Amino acid sequence: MRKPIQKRTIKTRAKLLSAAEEVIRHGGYEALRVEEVVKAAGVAKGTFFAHFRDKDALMEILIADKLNACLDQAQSETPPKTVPEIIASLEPVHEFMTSERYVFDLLIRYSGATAIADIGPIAYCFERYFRVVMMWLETAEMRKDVPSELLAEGVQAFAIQAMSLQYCALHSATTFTDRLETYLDAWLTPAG
Amino acid sequence: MRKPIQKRTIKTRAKLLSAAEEVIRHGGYEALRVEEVVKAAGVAKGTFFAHFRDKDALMEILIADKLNACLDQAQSETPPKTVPEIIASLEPVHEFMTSERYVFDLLIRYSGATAIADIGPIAYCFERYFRVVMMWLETAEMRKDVPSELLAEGVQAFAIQAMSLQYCALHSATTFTDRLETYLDAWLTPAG
DNA sequence: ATTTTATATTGACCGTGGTCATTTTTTGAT
DNA sequence: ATCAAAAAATGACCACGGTCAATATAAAAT
Repeated sequence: MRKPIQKRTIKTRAKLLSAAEEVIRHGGYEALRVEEVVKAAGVAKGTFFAHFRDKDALMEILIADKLNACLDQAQSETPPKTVPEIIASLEPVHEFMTSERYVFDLLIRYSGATAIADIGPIAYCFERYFRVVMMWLETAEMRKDVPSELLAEGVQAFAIQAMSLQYCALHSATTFTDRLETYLDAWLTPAG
Repeated sequence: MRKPIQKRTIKTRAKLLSAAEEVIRHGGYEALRVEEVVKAAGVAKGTFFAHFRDKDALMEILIADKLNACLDQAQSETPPKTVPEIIASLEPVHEFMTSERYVFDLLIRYSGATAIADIGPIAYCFERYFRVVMMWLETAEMRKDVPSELLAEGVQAFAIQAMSLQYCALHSATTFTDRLETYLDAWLTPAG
């Protein structure tokens, strides 16, 4: 069985990725053009699509990288125990997620896998987010009538809702943090 | 004083809309091509964009129409009182929302307004969904420690989460209805 | 070294959404 | 009826993501 991972291949891929990062550093994610990336990388357009299924696939990789860095940071600190602490710990994650409308939309679109056995890097990020929160909740003083797995899924749902409403003119009175705190208070520590 | 809404205008717009509906009836939403619509409507391409900001704007109108029809239906029946009844009443709405991946993505993308004072038909649908659920909750026996407004926002968040996870290979063990029921039981009637 | 085969790269080309200067039609004033 | 100004329709054109047959390069076999 031949396993020829040519050196050229990883080099070209690396060139494309770093070129894309550079392009994004200048104009943000939304403004990225494939033509610009391949020009900066010094390869032909077709080469790009030999390395990435489509433009979104590249975006997934780059955005998931950044998101994983945010999750690293969140995980490195001492586990939060209260709702405000949880929100504070997740702040860098949410901050990046809503840094650009384009980024948020893409995150949501790829938060679940497109097809079975085709789970992309962003879907893994969401899975990781879920697991990190679940671990926090297990050692925090939250309601115990439902499993912490379910609680963590709810935190994710509410965080997405709160981020979405940031973009919604009909609900722009409250800030993201206030809204999320209201949600999580009601979800994690309901007053019997 | 100038208010010349030419008859021609509404006629052309109507032609475009019904042509689009016809096209969708055949191939679904995702496969719709603007060229096909204008051909079927017997107008030039430029005319399309004189009537709709872009392709998404047309889609918003058509999808919001369908969604409003579903909401009409949900509202016409006797108000549900329990979690399973609420889920059952919303079933046609959720059914349509997830009828096509393309539709679901577009719904989410336009669920909030793109910009202040630029609230599209889909954003209004979400607002309506929220209000309908809130009214149901007010006369149902749910937790009373938080306002029903908040409860309704939560229902929306959980419904979206449950729909999203339908598309996610990492969480495809549970069905949509089961998952949503689990969510709403924990959200609406927490065991002190 | 030479040939063969697998893999990577290329760039002309296509599909489709969206633009805009030009032309056609409608409307209101005379 | 005639004309001027506003509104609507037109279609050639552009931008940009994505394809693919042809070509170039690397690795394996002789």
